[in-house]
Amino acid sequence: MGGRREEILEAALAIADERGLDGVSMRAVAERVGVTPMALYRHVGGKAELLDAMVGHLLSALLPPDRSRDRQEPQRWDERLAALARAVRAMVRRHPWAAPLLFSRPAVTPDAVRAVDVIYDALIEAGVPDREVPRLERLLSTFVIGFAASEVSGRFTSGDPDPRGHRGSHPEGGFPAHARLTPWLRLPADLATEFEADLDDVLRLIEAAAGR
Amino acid sequence: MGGRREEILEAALAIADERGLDGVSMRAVAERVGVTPMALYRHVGGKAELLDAMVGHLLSALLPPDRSRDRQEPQRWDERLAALARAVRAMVRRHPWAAPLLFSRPAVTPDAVRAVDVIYDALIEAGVPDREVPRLERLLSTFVIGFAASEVSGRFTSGDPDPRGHRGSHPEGGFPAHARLTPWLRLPADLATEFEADLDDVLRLIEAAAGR
DNA sequence: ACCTGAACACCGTTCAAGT
DNA sequence: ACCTGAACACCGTTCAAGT
Repeated sequence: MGGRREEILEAALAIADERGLDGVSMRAVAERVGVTPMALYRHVGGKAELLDAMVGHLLSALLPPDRSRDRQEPQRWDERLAALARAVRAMVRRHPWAAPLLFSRPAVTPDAVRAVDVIYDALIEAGVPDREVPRLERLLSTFVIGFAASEVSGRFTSGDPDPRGHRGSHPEGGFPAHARLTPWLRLPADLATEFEADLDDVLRLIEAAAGR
Repeated sequence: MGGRREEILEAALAIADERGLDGVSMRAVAERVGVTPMALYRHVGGKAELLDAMVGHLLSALLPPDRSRDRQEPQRWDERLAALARAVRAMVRRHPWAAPLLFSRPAVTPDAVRAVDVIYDALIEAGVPDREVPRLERLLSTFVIGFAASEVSGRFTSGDPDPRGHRGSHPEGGFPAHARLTPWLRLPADLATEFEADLDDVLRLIEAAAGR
């Protein structure tokens, strides 16, 4: 059905995956579709709307289809939250351009609200007081998106190897805690393990909030 | 002292505060300094370096000057971490354009490393095993920057009032947890309170990691 | 040493015009 | 209904030239 719009969206997603978010210009998308840039404006409102649609497309694949949900739903609340968190991280790793967009646009599309509803449901089952559920949903999602964004943007790859030339002078001089921790400062090659440990801690935090 | 470079940096910061990050173009900065765009390239390497310098400027004001640190340092570890977290949130609220930059650039400048060192020091004092300190620093900073970024970018202002036209059909239909939580879905006007509650939870998480 | 003019290869978007 | 051409008001950056 509205084939043209889907075609535009596919082109934009392909360009973002290949060349990053900066590569997604109306002109580049138009060229890939085989049309002049102005022709796009019949089908998408403008660039902002196109970016929204791109995020929406990713979010729609985040959860299993509605049908299979209430049928099985086998896991405990914490396993359901962990699974969703891992899915978000995997999505951002596959499509790093999505990270900044996830932070800037509120979750108003049906798919986004559906994901939030899954989290609410798990938090309720965990025993979190209704009053506290929205806050803990925001805490959890902030952490998960923040971790994934940091990972793909390179914020975690600072450590001390210092890729930029921040001319030596002090290897650790003036930073006593860094000096003491030198054996542990190398960034773990396996951020998946760190993500799991963090997730575990945050799920315990939720458990603590439930038993209060 | 390289007056010209400082002048350029001041101009860029002023424009960012007034018109947002998109307003910061080499051409706009040059015009404010009273020079042609190409003259800037003598003093800053390019736009990326200018953006780095802008973040660096904010970070340099985040901590009290080095002198006063080891003299007093009156508070407990958790109060020190909370104070730093509040300072980051206040900084991002005052300069919302900094939020995306904080996520994309690693903390390699001396000021950034100094802030990380303060966190390391507090975590050590809390009793966190050395091995776990860097992970928990990343967990804490990810949450703090993520919260501030979400707040200023409007990610938290989704709730349900739905500012965009996502044509009704279901007020809560199909979202059972949302339905149950309706009384609690309105976004708290006071995000400071939510930030404090989150911070409290995360500091307890650290305490738990310390006693393991 | 510091700055300028002109140019290159781009942007998003509007508007009148075509079929 | 859908698309195009030309234009407007922008970008970052390079390069040769000026003082």
